[in-house]
Amino acid sequence: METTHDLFKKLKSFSEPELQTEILKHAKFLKANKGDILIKEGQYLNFLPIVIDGLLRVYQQNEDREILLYYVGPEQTCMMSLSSAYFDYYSTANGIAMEPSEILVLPAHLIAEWQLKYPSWNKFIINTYKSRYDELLNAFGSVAFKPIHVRVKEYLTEYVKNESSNKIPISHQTLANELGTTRVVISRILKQMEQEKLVKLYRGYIQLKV
Amino acid sequence: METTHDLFKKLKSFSEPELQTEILKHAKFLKANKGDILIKEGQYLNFLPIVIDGLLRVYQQNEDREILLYYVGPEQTCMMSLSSAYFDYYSTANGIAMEPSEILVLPAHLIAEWQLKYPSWNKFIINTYKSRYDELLNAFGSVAFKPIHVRVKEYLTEYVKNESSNKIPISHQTLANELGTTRVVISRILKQMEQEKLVKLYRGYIQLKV
DNA sequence: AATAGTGTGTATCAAAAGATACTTATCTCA
DNA sequence: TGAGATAAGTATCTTTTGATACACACTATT
Repeated sequence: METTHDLFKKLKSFSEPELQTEILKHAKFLKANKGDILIKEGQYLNFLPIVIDGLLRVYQQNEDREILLYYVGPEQTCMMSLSSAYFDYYSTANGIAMEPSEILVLPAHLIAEWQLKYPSWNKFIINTYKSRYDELLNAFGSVAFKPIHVRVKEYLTEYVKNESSNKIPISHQTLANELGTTRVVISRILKQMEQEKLVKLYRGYIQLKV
Repeated sequence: METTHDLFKKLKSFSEPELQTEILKHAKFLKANKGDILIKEGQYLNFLPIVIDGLLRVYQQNEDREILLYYVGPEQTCMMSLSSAYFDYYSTANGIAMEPSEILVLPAHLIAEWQLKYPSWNKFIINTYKSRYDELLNAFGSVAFKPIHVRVKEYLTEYVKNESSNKIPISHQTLANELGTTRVVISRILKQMEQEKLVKLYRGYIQLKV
């Protein structure tokens, strides 16, 4: 179990001592295994999950295809849950644990209450809205304007930039899911990129050159 | 000029008297003509515009094409401005007045201050984030998954649903801009729909049947 | 009436993306 | 080691979307 000390070392956003006390008073802790589905489209949520450790993947689904909305990492919460919890509305996306994750769970009604009491909480909420919105806007612009081969390139370079390793451990199928297309399309594009010496392809990972 | 009375008849979201006093104290009023560009991509905004009367169109641009993000009508504010003003960040979209509009303009720094003081203001802000996010998510899903002819149909039926007239006064070119494609594509689809007896086409407007 | 601007119809061609099907390689684990 | 699952390569075909070009109709203005 987390001690107070450890927890707020990780959740740096919540600096106010009173807020910390409140969180400890009301929060439950949840451990999710890799692959656990935490949020389903259409589901009503009356809680807000804040990731302590691990990674959640939030995506939309449409019959056979799916597309990534965003990841939720440590110190972050999920837009879907926030909207859903705040407005008593159902979720419009799915959330799944990508890694074994540890999650702090708060009752929904506290979101609004704390917003008026704790500036750092308010900032956290607004920050979540803003950054998720920006991400989505970005993705939207890409989908609307950029051909897939460009989106593939951007995905890979973005990944490498964040991880500072040029090996991206992802299968063609998974990459297709991230970008909302099909495996064959991705394989074709990657092969083309390999011929242009932009990448090297291996089973299970892609090495970005340049 | 607006009197207090008239103004808050229109801006029903701001119910608290103290908030109303504050708004009147700090707000400036702006009249925009049809076609006036109010927000440009890349621009820093240190104010928050709230529409009293009229309509703003917020869109993204990419070289030759553009795509609609959302409209801002009376009692609403613009997500771009909100993000931009709140976080001292530049706008990532463009805003143009579609009609002669009257706009209330507030200094950016008040957004955060009032959020802690006035629950109705806080609700307004959060509501803006949520509804804009939902709209965008919706649009994103459409662009990612739905072929254009479906998006055209949905645009038209959505329009009719809101306006309760089955005549949609829009040119093919403008419709193309709304959906992020080109005029020829739209004309082609509409002609096809006409042959399927779904619409009747006229110069400058489209009549939706069914 | 002449003209310019806008709106629409449509043909042709090209490119992008997706569907399907089959093959081969690699991994995992009983 | 052998079966099943997963990953990847590729060929073929179709559909969707976009680009370009041109014709024609309507509108507004002079």
